Amino acid sequence: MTGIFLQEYICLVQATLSALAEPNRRQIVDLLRRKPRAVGEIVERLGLRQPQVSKHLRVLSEAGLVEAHPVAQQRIYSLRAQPLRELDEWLEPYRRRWDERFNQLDDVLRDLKRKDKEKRDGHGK
Amino acid sequence: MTGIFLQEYICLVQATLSALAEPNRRQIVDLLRRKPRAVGEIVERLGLRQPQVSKHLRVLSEAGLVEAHPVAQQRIYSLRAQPLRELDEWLEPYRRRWDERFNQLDDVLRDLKRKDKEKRDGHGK
DNA sequence: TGAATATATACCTTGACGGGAATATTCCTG
DNA sequence: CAGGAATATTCCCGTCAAGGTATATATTCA
Repeated sequence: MTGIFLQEYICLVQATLSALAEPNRRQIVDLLRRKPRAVGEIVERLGLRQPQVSKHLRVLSEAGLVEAHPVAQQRIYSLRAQPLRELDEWLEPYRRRWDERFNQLDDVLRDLKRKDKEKRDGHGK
Repeated sequence: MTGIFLQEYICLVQATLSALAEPNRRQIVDLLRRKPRAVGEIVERLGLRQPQVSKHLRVLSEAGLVEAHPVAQQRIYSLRAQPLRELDEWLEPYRRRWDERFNQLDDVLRDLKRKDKEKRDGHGK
């Protein structure tokens, strides 16, 4: 948790990634994608224990991924778009590249071999 | 590490998320986005110690996020597109919704209140 | 007010993970 | 083959996070 907060300054996307790294939390998020749900529903659907679900929801909530709306004794949790949008934005520069393959790997390797050769020749006996 | 593998069956995107949850690893990935690099370069640029960088690269590699290409004593690491693509695909259904706001939160809340009222009326004294 | 429902919190324990430092491995060069 | 450079691996340690169980809090209803 402190980890999340420390990174939050640097980059909100980090908090999102940390929160989603936990499988059960990602499942919860996936579940809430369809529609908002009360804690009890999540407990049922995922077959987890209520306290753990509450704890996961807390983490998700602190990461801004979900928000709670009290209704009687229930708390209806729903997804918030922003963090996932930011994750999407983080992916943007990658998306733009992965057609032309990220790496000019070939270029880089060719480069290295060139330098290698030069070095070798420079020292040439 | 075992955690990543356990989830890998279920969903490769989970492995990606777990790997990226670590701030230094995400930094490494961001660094490799521009171009492939040798371990030493990463060490320099990020100001981390060589063993930790190697360890992080191992995790990233096992998650399929990077791959190594040996050149002399160096190992040039480059990004692999697939895992990030899958992350992108995972986001797809979210993207499609976050304009119309995920939640039919209002709907759901209205629903709950209706049920509430019905219940109340049903029992009505 | 007291019982019941829904949810949150506290406390404990355990396992995994990340960093630090030392060492092993691999490959090149002379 | 010896030495050096680049990288990987090992071992130890502290911390943190997740699960389990019990309990607290809040809200409704009778």
